[in-house]
Amino acid sequence: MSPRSDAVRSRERILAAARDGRGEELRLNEIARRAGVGVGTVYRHFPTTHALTEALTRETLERMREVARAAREGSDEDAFALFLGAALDLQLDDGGLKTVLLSPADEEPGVAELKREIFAAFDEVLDRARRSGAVRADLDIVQIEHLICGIEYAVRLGASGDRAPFLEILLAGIRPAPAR
Amino acid sequence: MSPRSDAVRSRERILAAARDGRGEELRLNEIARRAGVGVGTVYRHFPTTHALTEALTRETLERMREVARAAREGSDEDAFALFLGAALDLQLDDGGLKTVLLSPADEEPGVAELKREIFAAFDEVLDRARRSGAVRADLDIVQIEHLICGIEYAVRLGASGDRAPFLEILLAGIRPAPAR
DNA sequence: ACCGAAAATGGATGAGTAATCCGCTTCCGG
DNA sequence: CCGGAAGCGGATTACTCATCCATTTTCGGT
Repeated sequence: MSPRSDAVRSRERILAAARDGRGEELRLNEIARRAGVGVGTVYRHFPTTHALTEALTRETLERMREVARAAREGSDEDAFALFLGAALDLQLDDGGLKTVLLSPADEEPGVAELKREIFAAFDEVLDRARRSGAVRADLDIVQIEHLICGIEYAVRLGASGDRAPFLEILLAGIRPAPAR
Repeated sequence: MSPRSDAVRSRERILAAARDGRGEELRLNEIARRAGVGVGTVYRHFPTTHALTEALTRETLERMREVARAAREGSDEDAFALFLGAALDLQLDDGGLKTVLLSPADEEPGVAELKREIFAAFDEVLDRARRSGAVRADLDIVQIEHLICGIEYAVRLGASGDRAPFLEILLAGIRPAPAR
């Protein structure tokens, strides 16, 4: 049974209102007011704040999947570095992405699949990078993701938002120590 | 004029209660209840949450000053690396330290001086590290502090709390790129 | 020892937010 | 066009932050 038309309308209004206030914290009351619906309606569509975050982040997740696929399929030497840069940019762009990637919740339909695909491709690219000597052997995909989040955090602390030096530092840092 | 005895007692009770709940978020009502004083008293002593955080962090700040002094005075080759490791440990140990170090507020008496001393010594140690080729020339003390915060964030994301690999990554990352 | 002013106290209060619950409304297939 | 399921709204409960001020406590001066 397809969803009722008013439900679809409400959902879209809520998402639009939430997107308006991007950057600010998600305040459900405020979003309901801006969307012109009751608070109850917001909770009906998104039982938790996390569910709403996932819905807001879906587009970014899809972009990340594309980037990950391209990195896996391509034969670029620097695929891993490029992917890391892209991932950092996406996370800086969409403050909710980090939460969605790290949380095991996956409440919105399809999000779990998206994440699985992203991490699978990521893992493959990481594996190649490890073998080519661009990344230390003792780092797994989870630690790398945590590091990206840490660098995202550091970039946000700076007023300039200049990610370049911090990305360089991350890439240089995760390279295996040169033998001496 | 020295402070009234009841004021001293209240202050100490509040700090003790706040320390009890270390780790949890600072909830003023809860702290007041546990301290056996009224909420109003808490606000009288600590007008903002930040002031309370500073008071709670003073001891850690003093330890950091000692570490920074030692790093400046010593002639150790690795003074900078050691200091960075110590700073990371202190930040991991005291969740409020980051906030106090980064905020320009300095509401509690003496905190501004402590911070000035810490950063002055830190800056000197960093300068030596730069000249000895252990650190890229384009990084200033603020960026380094932001990086430490980012690494702290990354370590906290991990369940293990194992800081070692992340500290290595930070140290390796901020080294100048080897000429090729 | 006492007193009065100043300092400190405590908790009632107002304002803001999260989340639930349920009577009413809207939708849509038969 | 009708009945019941799905959806809706917002009143409500519960919680926290932060302020304000009548009352209590302290303490230096007498």
